[in-house]
Amino acid sequence: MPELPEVETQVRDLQALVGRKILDLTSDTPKSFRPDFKEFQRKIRNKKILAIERRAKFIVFTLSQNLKLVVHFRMTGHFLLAQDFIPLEKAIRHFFKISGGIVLQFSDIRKFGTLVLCEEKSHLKVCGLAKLGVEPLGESFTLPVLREILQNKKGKLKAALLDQTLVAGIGNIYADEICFGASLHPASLIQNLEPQDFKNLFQEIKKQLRKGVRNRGTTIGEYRDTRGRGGKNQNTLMAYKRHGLPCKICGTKMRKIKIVQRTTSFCPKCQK
DNA sequence: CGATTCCCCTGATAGC
DNA sequence: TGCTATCAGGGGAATC
Repeated sequence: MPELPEVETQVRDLQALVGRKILDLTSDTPKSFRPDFKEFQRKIRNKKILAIERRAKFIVFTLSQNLKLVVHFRMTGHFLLAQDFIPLEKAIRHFFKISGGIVLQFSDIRKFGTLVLCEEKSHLKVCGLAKLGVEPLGESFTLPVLREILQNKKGKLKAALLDQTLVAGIGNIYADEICFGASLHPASLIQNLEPQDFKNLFQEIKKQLRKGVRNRGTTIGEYRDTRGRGGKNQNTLMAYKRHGLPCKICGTKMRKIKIVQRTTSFCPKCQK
């Protein structure tokens, strides 16, 4: 599923659209839009794309006339850059006609993706962006900051990693990889973590996310880049979905548990 | 107010 | 083989 590295990869590719105009929009899944499709379509026509940025797992398009388009891929969404309206994949739900002969297609098998159009001055509130925590690949994310974020938190480590109001952009795949890399049991209670654990955790958050970006994302299910190509990070995974398989480090059979409703794979020997 | 549950949706997989 | 049941999951809303 698209997490920070996958969204980052898409955003980098989408820079080709900056300076162009959105001419029209068609969709067979109008439920994905806020406000309702008719209004969304009317408002977005003939708006120029001024900037495209990532915030956590959201993509924020800055448009002319003080508008923001905030996109979230949820489970199966991704954009594809095309020259025409012939669907590049089976589950193309929306087509954005862009100036210069570009058609931006939105693929989304499960239809969970959301596209919200709002005024620039209210977009943080409307889209829930204001509640997001620190950007883990940003300069302001440091070891002392991580300690401060977690110091008064209770509960399990992985639950905190998935909490978008603490550190923003980590999902199920990278959370499992970070716990494995830090040799920490995903169900570890935060209040029991040692100073060295925080250090390892901090380093792994940066390391795993950077590796994901470098590998242009993890493709296990549907994720593709804007040219329809998968990423390479799936070839490097040590933990995610590896329950039942031998640990790549020690050979112990990896286990599966649920944490905040998410399947969690870990090595009972390497992760204490 | 925090923690938990439900819900959205489709395709893959398990079970019979 | 072919059917049905179950599972997967991000985040917002509803509920406890």
